[in-house]
Amino acid sequence: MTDKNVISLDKIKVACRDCSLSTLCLPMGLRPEDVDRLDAIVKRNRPLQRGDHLFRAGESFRNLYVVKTGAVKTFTQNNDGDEQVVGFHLPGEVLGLDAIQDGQHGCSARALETTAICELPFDRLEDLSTNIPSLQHQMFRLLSKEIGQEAEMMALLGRSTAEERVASFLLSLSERFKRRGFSATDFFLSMSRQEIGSYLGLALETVSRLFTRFQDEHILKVERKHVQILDIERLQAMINHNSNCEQHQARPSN
Amino acid sequence: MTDKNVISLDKIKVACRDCSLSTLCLPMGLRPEDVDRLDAIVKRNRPLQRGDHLFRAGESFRNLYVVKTGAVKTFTQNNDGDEQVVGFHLPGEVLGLDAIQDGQHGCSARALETTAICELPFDRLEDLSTNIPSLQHQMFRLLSKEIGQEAEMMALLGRSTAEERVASFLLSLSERFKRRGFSATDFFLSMSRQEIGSYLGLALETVSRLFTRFQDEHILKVERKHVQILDIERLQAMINHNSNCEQHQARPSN
DNA sequence: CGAAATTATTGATCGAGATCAAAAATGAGC
DNA sequence: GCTCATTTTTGATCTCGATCAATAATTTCG
Repeated sequence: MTDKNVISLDKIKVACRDCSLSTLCLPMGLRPEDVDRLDAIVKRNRPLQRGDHLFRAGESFRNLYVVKTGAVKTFTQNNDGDEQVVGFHLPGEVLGLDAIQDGQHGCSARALETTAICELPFDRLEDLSTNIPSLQHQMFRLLSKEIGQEAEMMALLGRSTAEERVASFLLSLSERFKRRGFSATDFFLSMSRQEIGSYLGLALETVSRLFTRFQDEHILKVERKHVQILDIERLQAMINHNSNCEQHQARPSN
Repeated sequence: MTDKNVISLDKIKVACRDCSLSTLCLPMGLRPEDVDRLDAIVKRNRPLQRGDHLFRAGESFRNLYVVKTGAVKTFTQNNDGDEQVVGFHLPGEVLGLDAIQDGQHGCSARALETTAICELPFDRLEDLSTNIPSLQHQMFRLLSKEIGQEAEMMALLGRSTAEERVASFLLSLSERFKRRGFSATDFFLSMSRQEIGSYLGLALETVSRLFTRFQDEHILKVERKHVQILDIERLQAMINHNSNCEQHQARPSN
């Protein structure tokens, strides 16, 4: 019993060089000796439980965080007091990037399930980046990727229908799970309908209704948090040529 | 005549150390000698005319661009063929940050009016950043700021009403003009109602109607592209406590 | 300058999705 | 196990903003 615990703790504290996420995470593209230098500044604390805060909006910024296992949501508080989800973060994804700017977290982060985190003191990461050009490059890429993804999300929220948003959300999860070695078509949602709706700019009822409709249309099988994608092409078609696609006939739009 | 032209060209080619934008732009926080090293890699080409492309989606990424005078919009092409505006860029603001990731521009950029641009070869900027820690730091801050701003925009698009979006847009422009030494309450919009609508996820008619309504309510004076903010507090109030603000009573939301 | 094209305004109608409401399913605590 | 709280589903209704349509104001260009 005790032995098993030790083993599982060891598993959590696996070094970057042995981590299955190294191709998704910061070590990507680094030479082995540089990965070790990065590894030396990484702190690995005990896992968060569902609902635990990783950081809160307004707290001063010290670290970047990488999800190792589990899932995290980031959100801001509305002036009405209720929360607006701004992101879901899966293993290998980095949190806190928006806080570099003014040394203060602009959003809060909470674990959606039991979650292991790698903690990277940003000042040490900056020092290391000066000395390891490929790490600096990787940092730039990481930040740039976040910008590109957020711009895509803005486009989604600015234009798309509820159907497209939900399809897009499911496909995004599917791809991300796939890259992490999980099934692309059979997974569990760690967030509620409420949280999905908040993220997509929809009412939770709309999310629920679309899940039901996709199920009726044999695109999905949804049972509570368990989602199976039965027809991924149909989902992709929804986000590609939305509405009636008249051939290249530019319309006034939006 | 010829003399005047020479002078105006000189004005455009002002060095970073003499540029009025240096506190907004990359040189911010750099030592004078480092500003000069940065200056040495900046290219300053002839101004763009209204409608000229700075870059197009899909083109390979070589440079970051800083707006010096004028204004630029960035946009993606919808699958229907019509454009989705993803950003408006004023003097001192940097474009192309999303392209670092995969070496390819994810959106197109066009001048909204006659616009002068500083061009920064990214590979040289990266080299310089390795050698100038404060430049690396400034680059991280720049990228982080973009992430934070886009997250705010996502929140706006995900939750707000048309009224809040337009108010938010006007206040954003107002602040940005102010920081650049222009009037915060009296300015010209360089973009069309269509473009504003596309950016805010609204129909152009909705934007027009809200301008009219704000004018009727003596919050604005709008005459075509010329906007005067008469009651900035009312605009701020719109985005702060939207809807009826019951004291801290958390509601299901969205 | 006047004609054509573009952009903005204003009005009328419609619909996607929010909101309200209630029931059903699931999970948590005792 | 049972009770209470939370989450999800489903239905009914309403509203904000899209869309359609026409006019008006500007700009462009021969």
